[in-house]
Amino acid sequence: MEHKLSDRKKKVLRAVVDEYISSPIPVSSSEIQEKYFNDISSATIRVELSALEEMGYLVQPHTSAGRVPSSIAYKFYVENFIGKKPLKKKEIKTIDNFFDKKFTEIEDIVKTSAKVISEITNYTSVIVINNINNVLVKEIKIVGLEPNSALVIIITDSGIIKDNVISLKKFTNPSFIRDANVLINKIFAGYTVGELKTRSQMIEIELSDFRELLDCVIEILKNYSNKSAKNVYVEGGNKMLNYPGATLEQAKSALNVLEDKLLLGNLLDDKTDNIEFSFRIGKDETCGIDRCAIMTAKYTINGKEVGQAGVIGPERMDYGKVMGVLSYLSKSINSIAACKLIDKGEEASVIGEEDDEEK
Amino acid sequence: MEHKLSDRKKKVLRAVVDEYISSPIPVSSSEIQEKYFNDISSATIRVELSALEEMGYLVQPHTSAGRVPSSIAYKFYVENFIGKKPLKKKEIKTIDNFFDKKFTEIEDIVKTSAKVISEITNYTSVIVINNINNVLVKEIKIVGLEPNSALVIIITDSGIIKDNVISLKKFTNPSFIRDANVLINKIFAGYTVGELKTRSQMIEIELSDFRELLDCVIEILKNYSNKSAKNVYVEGGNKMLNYPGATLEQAKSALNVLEDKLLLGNLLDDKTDNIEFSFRIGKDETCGIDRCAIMTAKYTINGKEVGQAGVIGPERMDYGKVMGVLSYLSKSINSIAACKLIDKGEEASVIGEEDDEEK
DNA sequence: ATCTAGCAGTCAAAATATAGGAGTGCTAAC
DNA sequence: GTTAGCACTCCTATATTTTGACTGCTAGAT
Repeated sequence: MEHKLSDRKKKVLRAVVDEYISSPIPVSSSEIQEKYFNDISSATIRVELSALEEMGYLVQPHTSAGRVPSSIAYKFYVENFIGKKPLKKKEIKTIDNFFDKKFTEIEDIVKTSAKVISEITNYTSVIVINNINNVLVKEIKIVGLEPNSALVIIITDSGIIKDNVISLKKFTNPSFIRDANVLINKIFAGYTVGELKTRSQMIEIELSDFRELLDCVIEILKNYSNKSAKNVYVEGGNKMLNYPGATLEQAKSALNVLEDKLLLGNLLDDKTDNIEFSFRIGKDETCGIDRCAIMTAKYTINGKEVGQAGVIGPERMDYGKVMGVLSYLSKSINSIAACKLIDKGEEASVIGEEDDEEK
Repeated sequence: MEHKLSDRKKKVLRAVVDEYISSPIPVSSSEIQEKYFNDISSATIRVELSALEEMGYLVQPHTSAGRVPSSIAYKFYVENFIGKKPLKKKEIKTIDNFFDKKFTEIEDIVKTSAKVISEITNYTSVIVINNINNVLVKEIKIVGLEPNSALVIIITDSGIIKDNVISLKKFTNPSFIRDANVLINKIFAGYTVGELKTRSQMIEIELSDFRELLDCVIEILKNYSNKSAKNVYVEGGNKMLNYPGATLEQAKSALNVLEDKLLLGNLLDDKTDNIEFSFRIGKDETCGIDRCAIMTAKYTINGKEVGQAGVIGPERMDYGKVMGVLSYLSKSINSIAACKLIDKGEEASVIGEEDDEEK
């Protein structure tokens, strides 16, 4: 597959993909000739098309039909022709509106982001949070509720975790709670979640009074750092139904994949480091959904990689726009994190900047 | 439409619906004759079918086809022939498994319930929480977080509300928080949410220091008692795709209705008091989804009506099973509420008991 | 060499035709 | 009131034809 494409072949290939993306019917030689070339005839283009088909970039649904791009063609197309498309004013406004509120939890930001992505692109969005291990625990608060239960609030440098009600055998009276707060913070505050998981083994204090509570907190921290279904957010799954040409059967199976959060998480989790955008397509080993493309971007908050956001759409999606949205959002998230979540003046890290390439 | 149906007509009607539910193809006179009657001939049944069609209970897709039940027929069928079908052992076990954990929030219970209903019935489930007004506020805790923000935890007699981070201009130092807790509880504890909404107007204390905080808490309470999208939970929306005979177009529009939480909430909210199960069907003014039936039940915790749970399925759904599940769940919820949420020994109220009627 | 006009050949999709059969409604007899 | 019997309707499935959009090829032009 390591053919070098001539410039004209590239132009023809791009034309086919562009055409097919703008309307999903097989593209004919004459159509390309009319819209993209005025120096050569359709017959010549037919020769090129033939060659491109030979090389595996194009497919013919049947002998007397036009050409349709293969997965390889989409891949080539994205890698060679597509850059971030700048967002429209209106879209930027929409995004900014979504983020114009206070966020206290990472979860909140992530959910909102997923919504925004789906809204703007009109595709399904998926976000995975990972690497909770690097999150710094600033403070832990224990609040007594009922006589035997307490709420554990963990304040980190990237948000607040407040979803943990624990129940203890010990009676949670005010003085117990007070002491517990002091103790717990002495032990936990100032470390990252990752450190605490190992640190927890070392804690062998014979303060058996607090042992139970301690175990609960450690358990909570462990839970949060595990990769699990909890850390995958999907939005706009129904948008999958809009792909033209999809049958009900396909739609159903696609939606089922979306239900399986764990699998989805793995789909997004790209092994190849240091790329801004990752891109999978079709029914190869990595992408579970037929005739779909996944485009993902890595997200960082305060320079820490916190997860990936991705869009699942039909192969013939508006790649430029998707890239644009993912990129813009990455900036938004950083600035929110910088201003509203945390009171540090640190420069927020933004994923690599690239120029738009639009003809 | 106020015809009185003869016993034989009833039997025929029931036969048609039963047949059509078990497999959705128009039912013919001979089919009924073979399976349900051995005393009369198909010709006689044809006469009855004709009459039932005349009365609006049956519809003929075309001249030379069998009969299909109309919405009216389903209504009659449910109201006259169907009672709770007892659940299978396995199903009961599934339900009990779902509920075999600790719940601290109503929201948790509701989400789990929605999951269970959808799982067991294989239809879409919707639950609406209402009447938060009657909930008793037992205690309110303010926890300082960052210098200018605090978490408001409201402990009620039906669970804990802990999703409110507020931000204040005032610096939230420990002594402020301490005083605030005392004051807030003096004002709020022991009242129901409904009372507090009116009561809030009366509070005119010149403790301007706490005024801001007070307003926040009142705002939170108001928010929670408003009927809003937040209080509608949908589970298993994709199950709608399984209805045989649905087109992709229909599926899409159905899923769109499910997205509109507010509309859904209104759909479930039945005005007619004092009925155990409510039932809507078809595309009349109340039910937004074509060819679908909605069956709902009212739920109570500690004798207070807390909301409705419902199932949205095709007209030809297994009504008996749905009733059975809704009814069993109502009991489960009560016992959970009684044992785990609250430490009262009060007898949990259960919605009316009715005998199964199964031939 | 490279391009291109023109034409024969292909094949899906749309349109049309035909046959088959399930089911009803009616009638006349029981 | 029932029912057997038959004519009639009209959906469904299948086969057949027509159409037209493309391509691939070839032979001549550039």
